[in-house]
Amino acid sequence: MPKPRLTEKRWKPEHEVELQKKWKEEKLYGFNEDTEKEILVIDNPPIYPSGSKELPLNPGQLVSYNYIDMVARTSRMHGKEVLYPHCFDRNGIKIERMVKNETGKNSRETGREEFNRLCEEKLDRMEKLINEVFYRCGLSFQEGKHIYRTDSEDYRKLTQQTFKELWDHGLIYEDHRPNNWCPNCRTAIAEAEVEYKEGSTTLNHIKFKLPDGEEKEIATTRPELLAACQAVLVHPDDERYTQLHGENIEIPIYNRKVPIIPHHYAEKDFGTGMLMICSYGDKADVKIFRELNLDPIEAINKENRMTQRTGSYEGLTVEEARETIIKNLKEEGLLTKQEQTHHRKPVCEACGTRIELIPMKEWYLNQTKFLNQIKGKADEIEFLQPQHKRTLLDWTESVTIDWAVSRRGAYATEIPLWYCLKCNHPIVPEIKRYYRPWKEEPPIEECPKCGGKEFKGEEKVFDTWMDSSISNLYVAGYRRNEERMEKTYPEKIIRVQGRDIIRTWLYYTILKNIQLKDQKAFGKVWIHGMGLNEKGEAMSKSKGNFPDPKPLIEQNGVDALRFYAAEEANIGEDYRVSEERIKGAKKFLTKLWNTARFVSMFEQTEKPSEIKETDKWILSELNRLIQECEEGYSRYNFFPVANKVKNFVQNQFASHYLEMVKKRAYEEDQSALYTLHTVLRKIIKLIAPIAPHITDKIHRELYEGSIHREMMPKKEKEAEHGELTETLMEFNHSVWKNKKDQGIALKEEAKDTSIPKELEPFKEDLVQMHNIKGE
RNA sequence: GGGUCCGUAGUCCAGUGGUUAAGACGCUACCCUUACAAGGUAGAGAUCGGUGGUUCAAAUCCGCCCGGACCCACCA
Repeated sequence: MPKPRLTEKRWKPEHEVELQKKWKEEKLYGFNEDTEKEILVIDNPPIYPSGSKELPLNPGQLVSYNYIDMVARTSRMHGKEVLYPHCFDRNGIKIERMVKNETGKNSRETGREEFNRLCEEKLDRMEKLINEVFYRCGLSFQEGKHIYRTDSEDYRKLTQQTFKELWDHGLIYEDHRPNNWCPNCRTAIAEAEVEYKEGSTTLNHIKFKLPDGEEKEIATTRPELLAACQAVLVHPDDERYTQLHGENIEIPIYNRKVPIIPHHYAEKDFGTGMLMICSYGDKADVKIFRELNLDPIEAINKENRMTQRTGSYEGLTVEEARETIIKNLKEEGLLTKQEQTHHRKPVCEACGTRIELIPMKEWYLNQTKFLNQIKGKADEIEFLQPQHKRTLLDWTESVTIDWAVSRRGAYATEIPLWYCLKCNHPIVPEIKRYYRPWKEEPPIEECPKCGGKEFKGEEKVFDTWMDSSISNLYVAGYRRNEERMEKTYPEKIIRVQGRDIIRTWLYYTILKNIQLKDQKAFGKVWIHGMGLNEKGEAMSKSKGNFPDPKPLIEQNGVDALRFYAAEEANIGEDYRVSEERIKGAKKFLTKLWNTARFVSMFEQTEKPSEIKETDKWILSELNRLIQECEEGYSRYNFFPVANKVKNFVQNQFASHYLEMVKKRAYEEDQSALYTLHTVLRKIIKLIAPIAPHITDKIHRELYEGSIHREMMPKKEKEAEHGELTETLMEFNHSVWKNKKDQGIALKEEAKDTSIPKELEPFKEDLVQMHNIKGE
């Protein structure tokens, strides 16, 4: 009995860490800029270092980054030079809020300089925690000069440079208009950052007075906005109010008259059929103010308090004002009814605070002009999961207003802009380096408009999507490495991301690339589904409804997690993270290990001149498997690969072929030894992108060097006997079942057994395997 | 209200017109058989959401209904 070269009886996840060390020493995953090979740039999502000390990542995120690593490894094994930078998104209000919660102070209290320093420290700490987990996964991204952080001077400079380009194209303008304002984060936020919470609220019926003294009831959920009411709408066909069209009606408390206007927006069946339009109760108000050209009255300020326009309510918070005004209306008999109604209130995605629509000056990027072009470019980009293109198109269709790109944050890329102190003219200088206008001298001599010599720096910063929407350009080398840009942009770039950020990251990137380069942003888009928890709910950091991913890896190994992720669902579909099923994947890895262990007992041989029939059969099955894997890998879909390889290893190679070939193998039949090693070697390559540790361990122990320098096996010319698989497996099962029914051991003689005619070629091996006499 | 997708065993997930519906997890029984008991062998478990139609033939195509997920709009 020969000794196996793989001595351990099981695959041990501890080997993963040793291998990762080797990979690092051998610099396996570098990027060679001067390569002759085809380059693939992986525009992968810079991770945002949020979460908590205990749980910097949820299991779904961890799977996402492992999926992306599979894309990189697959491409390398297809002979590509892969640029796959490790990257962090480190700008914006999320980190500011974390610092505020920890220190209890905001940037005005600590000073902006100090606050930014605290943000940076916090980010560095979070980054370390994330890296601990990433390194334990053995992700094959590049660090060193290829790592990037969106808050680095280099990256922020590019954000500012591209802003300058947009400015020069005339796409940036300042406007005073209602914005989604988060009173807690103290900044305007984009439409995509607004979430809606279901709930019930009180609908108050309030008496308004007609000129003839008659009273009409109007229902509202926002009575504190009475002071900002500028019109009352009724449906044009509502017969109750036809004679009132064009009349004036008097607002209670303020005794101010506003017109009654017929408008389709008013529904006959809701409330009393009469509705008051205020600046601004909701998005519909904004639309109608614009449509009817009404004069807005500012009732709520940025501190979430009532303004002097609300009279005696000045200084109260919105909630206090609502309570007080309801009390006052009751006292005066003007409140006739209160009922509960269902609605959704808009809240800040980052902190959950109710947002208000407050008019303010912000910088806008024209996006509405480009919506048709976005759809056009989307058609040029190959969506590897076509089902997700719909989400992008639907979102594009729903965009109605331009993108407010300025924010009132502290830790973010500064808007590189100065105002002339004399004439207030805004100036964006040539971007020669990264500028911080709130603390730096302007790189400007004099105002081009009035010749003024003194300037004031802009204090506002950019929405973080302004940074991340140029990630593909940054990585491809825009304005930094024109040669790489030339070679890769846009066709050789693949965008990899989750379906949760289609409306933001994907949409904004496509928009910016049209505006800056009039190009599609990348050749391909690859979108994965979301990891759900065991109940099927989306995992969210704010809810904390997920398990800690670290023990999952420690106990099962990252290869088990990855194999699980690959075999669980087609790329693009959501999947439930299940510990039980990860353990199942680990069992398969053990099976693979032991299969390799068996093969490792035998010497490798040259290809003999004659291959025996049974060996031809398994080689033909292997060929079929390779082809099926090729189909999966061509779309970076690991699902068919994992499932087909697992099925082949467990249900064909191990259960049938190994049993059939054992006798010949022990006798050192050259055809058997050659086939055993050929099949093993190819199947570990087939799943090397999915399970990079165990396959590399086997490869290093049995063959030469790392598997991660090898190419993916290619299909060879048709081998024989593929059509006999079913018959062969059925025959074996029937013999096993007979022996079991007769209560005899598998090695006992199989009596009354005859080999079917089609299986004649395998006769000798079958006779040995089942111990068939008299054949 | 408009749209997209989905519904296959206790669970997950293949199968897009053609014998008996694939596989995995879990479950049951037997077996330490010399690669593997974190294993092997055998087995139970599905009227393919319901219903009507097209067809020689439907899990698969079409209509309607039920259930679920997501997106958009609306929510005075």
